[in-house]
Amino acid sequence: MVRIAENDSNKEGTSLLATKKKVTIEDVAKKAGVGIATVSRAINNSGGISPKTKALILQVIEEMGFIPNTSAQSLKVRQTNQIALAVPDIRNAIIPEIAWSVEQTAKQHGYRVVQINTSGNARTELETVREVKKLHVDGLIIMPLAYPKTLVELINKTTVPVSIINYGKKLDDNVKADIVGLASQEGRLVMEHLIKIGRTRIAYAGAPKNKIEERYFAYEQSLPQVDPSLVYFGEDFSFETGLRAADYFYSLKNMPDAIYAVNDMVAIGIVNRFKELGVRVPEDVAVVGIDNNLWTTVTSPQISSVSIMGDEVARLATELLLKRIREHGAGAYERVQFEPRLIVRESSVAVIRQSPLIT
Amino acid sequence: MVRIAENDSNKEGTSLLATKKKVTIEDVAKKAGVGIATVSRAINNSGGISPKTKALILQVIEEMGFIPNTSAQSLKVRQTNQIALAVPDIRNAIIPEIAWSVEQTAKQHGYRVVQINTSGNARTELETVREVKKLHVDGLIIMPLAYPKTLVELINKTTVPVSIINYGKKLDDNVKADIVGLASQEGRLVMEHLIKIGRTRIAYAGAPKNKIEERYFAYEQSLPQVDPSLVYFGEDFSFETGLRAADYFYSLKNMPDAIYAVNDMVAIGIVNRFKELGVRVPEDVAVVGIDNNLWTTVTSPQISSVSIMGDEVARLATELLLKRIREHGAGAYERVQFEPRLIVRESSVAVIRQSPLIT
DNA sequence: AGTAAAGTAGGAAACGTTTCCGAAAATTAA
DNA sequence: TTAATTTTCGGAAACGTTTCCTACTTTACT
Repeated sequence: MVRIAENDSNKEGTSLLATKKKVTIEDVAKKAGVGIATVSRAINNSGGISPKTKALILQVIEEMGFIPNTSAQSLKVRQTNQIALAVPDIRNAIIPEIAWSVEQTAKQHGYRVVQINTSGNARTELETVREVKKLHVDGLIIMPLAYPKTLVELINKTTVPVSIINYGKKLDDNVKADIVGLASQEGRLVMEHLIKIGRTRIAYAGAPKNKIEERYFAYEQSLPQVDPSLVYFGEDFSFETGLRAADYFYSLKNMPDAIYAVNDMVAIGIVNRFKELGVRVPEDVAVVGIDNNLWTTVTSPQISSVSIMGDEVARLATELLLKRIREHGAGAYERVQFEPRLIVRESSVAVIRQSPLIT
Repeated sequence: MVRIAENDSNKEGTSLLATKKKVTIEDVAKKAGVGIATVSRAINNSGGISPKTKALILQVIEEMGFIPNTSAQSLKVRQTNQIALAVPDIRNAIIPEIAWSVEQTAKQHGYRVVQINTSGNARTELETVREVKKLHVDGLIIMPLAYPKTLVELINKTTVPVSIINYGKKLDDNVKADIVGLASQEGRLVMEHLIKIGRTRIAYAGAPKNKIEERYFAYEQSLPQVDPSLVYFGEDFSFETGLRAADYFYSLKNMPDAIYAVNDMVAIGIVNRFKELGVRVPEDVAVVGIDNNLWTTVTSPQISSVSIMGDEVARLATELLLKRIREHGAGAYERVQFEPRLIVRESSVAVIRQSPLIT
């Protein structure tokens, strides 16, 4: 790190920032020769004001560079026009899409979003909803990962509207929040697909059992019985976990002929390591991930995946939240689910498997 | 999209949220039998209060579930403990890392961050700075992309502290903001590397000339003269632009033997298309990108790249901003630069090039 | 023209804090 | 003890808006 010369254009010590006098609504009123209530009406288009004086006031505002104090407004009208978005980690491949979608729809409705990374750990998730009141926001969108037991309880107790982006867990019916997620288990699609293309020794490579458990359940439920040696629970959802999973499966005397990976990062890791090891995908082992992020199309082979509809889920979650805010929390809580979509790519096409005997 | 049954646990019409009475500092004071000033002292650890009464008050607060109204506090103390982070698009590969870094360091100092996507377009970048006062924030971190001409002017005019995460443009010395970026042109490293491994027809594949122009300048300046046919200006920084760039270079009678891509996304696009076209990387054409995102290690061949130190840059930008906020804008503006790092991978290793004549 | 209705405007009371300032209580010094 | 400090505390004035309520103008209608 290099510290280039400092810029001395601010050497006067205390800067403009500190000395510049704030112009308030009262200043505007005085200068325009009207009452402060009138100025308020002008800036809020609240009506009850003649076009003439309104124009005058607007001009004075322009001249003086008046900007209403947001804190004062919030104090008075009891809303901040901000919502909080709590996600596990913005660096996880699918999250940016969600964050973007939330921010865009919020902006369309005049809302800003404050970003919170929970690191997907239980304590932080709980803390976020417990302290949401201190957050200066009108509502909370949370995408849980750890799903601590008391999470729902806390959500039900808080007075600020919350909307849940729900992947990975079936939630109680009585949660006092709008919930949007997926209609069928993403994993179901993967398993059905792998079975359909004729794979018989299907493995699961995933995160710890207690995270996103629905994805593992889909595995269990799609199989008459599970061979424990074909299940690899990693530590997280990372590329490295994928590498390790591949190593593990490779070490087996009897390798799987297909792997259902908990997400694309893991799938990509697996495919990469297999390439190093000389395992052919999909000929020897088919690999399918979940999330359908851009990078599945960039590896070779390209990787089959399931789209979890992140942007649509996020957009709806945001709209439901804003609606609830608008209606002061009234109305039955919504439960909406999108249909995940399987996208088949090279890593799991049906191939004629050549038996050595036939050659 | 499926709308599962609505949850009727909120059918009473207007909900708890709307009816629950807010408990204020005054309620606490009354119940504790003290003055409201004293309660304020208790929650702010401002001293001038006996341990005994403080304990009492804290307990009452606990009982009543009192949470100070942030808007009122902000109005009074004139700060919101929030900063804004304006980036082009959170979905761009390097941004999440930056956003994460900003959020984490902000949190350490008790600040929250509100996310803004400017889409990298000039109008939105300007608007963000111009309207920052309406944003309820104590400071702004902006990562410009379009760098509209009046941006600096606006920054210099605003009274809220700003910190610039600066990739892609040399900024005037007189910018009234802390600026953190890279010490040497990232592109310089790429070009030197390509030249060193013996490439002679080096091409540039990038975004429009006016975006991140420093990266193109590095190209120009590293070459005795540039062959215009070896320069491809795409529309953006995307994977697709990479595909198109590859097509373009492939169409040349005389292909380049190396490509310096404006970023990793483009580089990945190029490598992918080349693979389809049967062009060997790096044997026929070496490819190097910039950003060093995870995905460069996931393609085959793995792609050489330059780390732009996103997390460190972002962390420092945040710390400088918070420092300036703390000091009310006083102090000389800092200019700090990190050293970018070249990471050589398969896509640009030196290879013995086999001439067909020798075989 | 006179009256009723509608349209405009301003004063002042909130909103829920923090903080200045003075008073009361507790502590120390003599 | 008494006086001089030092602590501890409460009242009340901000902070900058929105909005209720009242009063004054217009306009519309007979």
